[in-house]
Amino acid sequence: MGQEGVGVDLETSLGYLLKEASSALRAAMEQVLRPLGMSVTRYSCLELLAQRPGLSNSELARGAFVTRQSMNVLLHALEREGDVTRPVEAPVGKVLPTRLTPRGRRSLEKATVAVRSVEVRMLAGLTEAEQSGAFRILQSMIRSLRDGDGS
Amino acid sequence: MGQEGVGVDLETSLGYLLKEASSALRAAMEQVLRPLGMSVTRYSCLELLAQRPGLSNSELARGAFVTRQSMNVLLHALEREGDVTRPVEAPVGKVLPTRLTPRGRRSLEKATVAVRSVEVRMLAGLTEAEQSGAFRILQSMIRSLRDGDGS
DNA sequence: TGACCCATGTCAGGATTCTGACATAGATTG
DNA sequence: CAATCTATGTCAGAATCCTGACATGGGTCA
Repeated sequence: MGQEGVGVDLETSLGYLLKEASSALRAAMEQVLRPLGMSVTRYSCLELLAQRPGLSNSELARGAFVTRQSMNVLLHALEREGDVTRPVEAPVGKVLPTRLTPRGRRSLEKATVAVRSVEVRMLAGLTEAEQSGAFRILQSMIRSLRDGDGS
Repeated sequence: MGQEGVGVDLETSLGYLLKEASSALRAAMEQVLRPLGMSVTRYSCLELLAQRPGLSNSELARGAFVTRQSMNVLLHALEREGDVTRPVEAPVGKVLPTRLTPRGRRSLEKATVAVRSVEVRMLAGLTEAEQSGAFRILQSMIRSLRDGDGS
């Protein structure tokens, strides 16, 4: 294996470490979600809807970090399986507010405990102060990155 | 806009914040890399090779967080464009060590300054202590997540 | 009121990535 | 030494995602 211990600049890059952590988190989530027949994006969508009922397709897409098109096909699948409901026509404008069904709420509950366990494991070696510190630091990074993107 | 300020649990989730930061970082990198005709994965591959010459296809794939197959097609493109070289046959085993050409090194330099500026911007509002704190925290998260993955 | 601009939902096409599988090389273990 | 295990490179197919585009609804502002 190429595990030479040569000190490398990538190992000191916070950006690389951020991607590494995010990748590890996603892998861990996929692992615990797979036995439940659920993907990360599907879980994210359900969780979003549980906390903010009536979200639109576009809002769900932004919240789950996918495109509107991808979220659209997912919503159709969720609707077909009876996890969510959408009005046949928009009550106002073109926005179709989506809501969880009792069935969707149940499948979400099982997934939530699985994901919660992953998050607990991730925060295992961290003190309370470190967790709130990480919180502020990540928020600062996000704000700084979004500032200069010409939006 | 659905920007209701309703306090939501997702906003308090470190996992969600992690994904948000990683997504913002990737978007910022794509934005500064696009004018140079370079993608994030391509930059990652070149940067990896600059710091660890002779890396194999599989090692590059792991380092850039893609599959071996994706890295393989990227390497073929990089070789065709003259940014990297690979021996026609493996000197030992099946591993084909990859190396940067002078041309590849030049295109990497331009990309590096662009990416460096993004990282600087990301760390703008953070003190030195906060940066090293983030470093330790992220490493702890990665370690904790990798521990219980049945590898 | 009408023109303009932004956001939404949706469609089609293409590009990218992943999943699954195979044969082979090297290390490991008995 | 032989068998097993792990890792590599590669192939083919499928699934996923994105880019580009369109028509429509709503808000803004003259």
